[in-house]
Amino acid sequence: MRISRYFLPVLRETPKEAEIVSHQLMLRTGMVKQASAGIYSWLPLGFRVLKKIEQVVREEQNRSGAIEVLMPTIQSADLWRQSGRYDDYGKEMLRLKDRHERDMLYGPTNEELITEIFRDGVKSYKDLPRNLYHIQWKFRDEVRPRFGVMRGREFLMKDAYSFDLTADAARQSYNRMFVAYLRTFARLGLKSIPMAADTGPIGGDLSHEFIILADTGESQVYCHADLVQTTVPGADTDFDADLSPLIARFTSDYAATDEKHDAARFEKEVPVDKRISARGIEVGHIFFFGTKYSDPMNCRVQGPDGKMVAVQMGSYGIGVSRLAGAIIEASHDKDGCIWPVPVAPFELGLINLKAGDKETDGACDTLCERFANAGIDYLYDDTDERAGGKFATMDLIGLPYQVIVGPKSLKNGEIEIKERRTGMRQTLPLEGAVSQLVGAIRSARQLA
RNA sequence: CGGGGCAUAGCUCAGCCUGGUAGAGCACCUGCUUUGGGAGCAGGGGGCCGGGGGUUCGAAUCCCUCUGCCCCGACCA
Repeated sequence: MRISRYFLPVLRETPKEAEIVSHQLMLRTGMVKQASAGIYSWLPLGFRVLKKIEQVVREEQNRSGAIEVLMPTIQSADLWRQSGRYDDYGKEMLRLKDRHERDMLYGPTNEELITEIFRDGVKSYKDLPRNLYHIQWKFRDEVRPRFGVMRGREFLMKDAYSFDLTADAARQSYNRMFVAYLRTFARLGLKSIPMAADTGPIGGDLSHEFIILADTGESQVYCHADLVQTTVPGADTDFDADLSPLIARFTSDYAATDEKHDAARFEKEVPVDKRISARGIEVGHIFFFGTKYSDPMNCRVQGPDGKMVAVQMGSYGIGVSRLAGAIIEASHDKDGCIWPVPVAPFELGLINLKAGDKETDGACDTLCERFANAGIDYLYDDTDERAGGKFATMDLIGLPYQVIVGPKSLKNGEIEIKERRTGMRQTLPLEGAVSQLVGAIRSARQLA
């Protein structure tokens, strides 16, 4: 993609409404534009990031055996009356009326809808277990939206729902999602830490928040330092095997958010030099809730013994749009974003320092062709802006690699490559640079 | 939902107190000079000064009202 033909409205100054760095950078790089409080348009650069995150999430859901569906954003109030939540949910739920004066709502979540779908589609224990997920926009009318897409009112969320015959079987479904989450966040370039979360009326140990550490995180978290280093399960993980030993590696050490924090236990269980007390961002939440919805909504299957039994359910959320902000929080510097390859809007940026010059134009055209043939997503700055501005813009939008083509080094048949994360630069012959970059990008895609 | 603040060009802001019909920097357009880390000069385009009402000969400015947005606190992927 050529910048001269792209839509990239970068801002040199930081809009005053943005408080935290991810919000500032998302506005400055032209990733998003606020439409109204907590509601954003996703501009080309941001849209690419969002789609890449979504795709990683999708791939890991599929790998774990979950099945994708798509439920609507608008739901009927009647459905929510069946579960009893219509009156409970409060003002966070955006309520609407259609032309027939029927009560509708913009879905803040989908337990009711999925339960209805599953109930009407499945009658036998032989159809269990199943896990259905979708990636869809939700709306929660937060009293006070803030931090850009990190806590918007409209947000893109992956939510999965598992259905099992027994609570024991549900634990295995839960564990599958647990592993899928670890892998998803790792692939996004994040170190996520599962932390014990409130299980509500069900009780038990089956609820975890997945937290990533970031200075500007919203919640205070505490955990054992070893958890940050624990190796994430590989792509070859057998999701039909018993995953509990694997899970135990992540749940045996202390980890808790502020609400669940037990200072005495923390100090007793974690050696002083292993105690992490930091800020964190919640990017995922998994939860087992048994028959909370299947009971009132009569979602039952016939068991082997011929008896009807309410299915055991769990739900599993990932804040997809929030992740765009969270990744920036976890990966940026004073000059701008630093995108990990798997979610970068483009995998590399090509800078023509002297657009209009035969030599540099020609070299850049050659490079574009090489990158296109290699299947690399590149953004080519072919504008006649000054060098300083191009460097600043490229650093700001934070593509993982930069290729700099200027008349000076090109005289020797060389170009410069720069790794955004480290700032490391190398001057190389053109073809050598191409093969090195293609290799680096391809291997970075495979991460985890 | 309580408390506070703001609303003037795409962005950052001045002007408002003390009314006289709109400004700067950046961005944008034209030309020249520049050209390896956000250049310089000259010229130019762009604003129902958030909406409505009022006071006044005259309102960005004073008064009333509505709306939007931001920040602090209580709640959330």
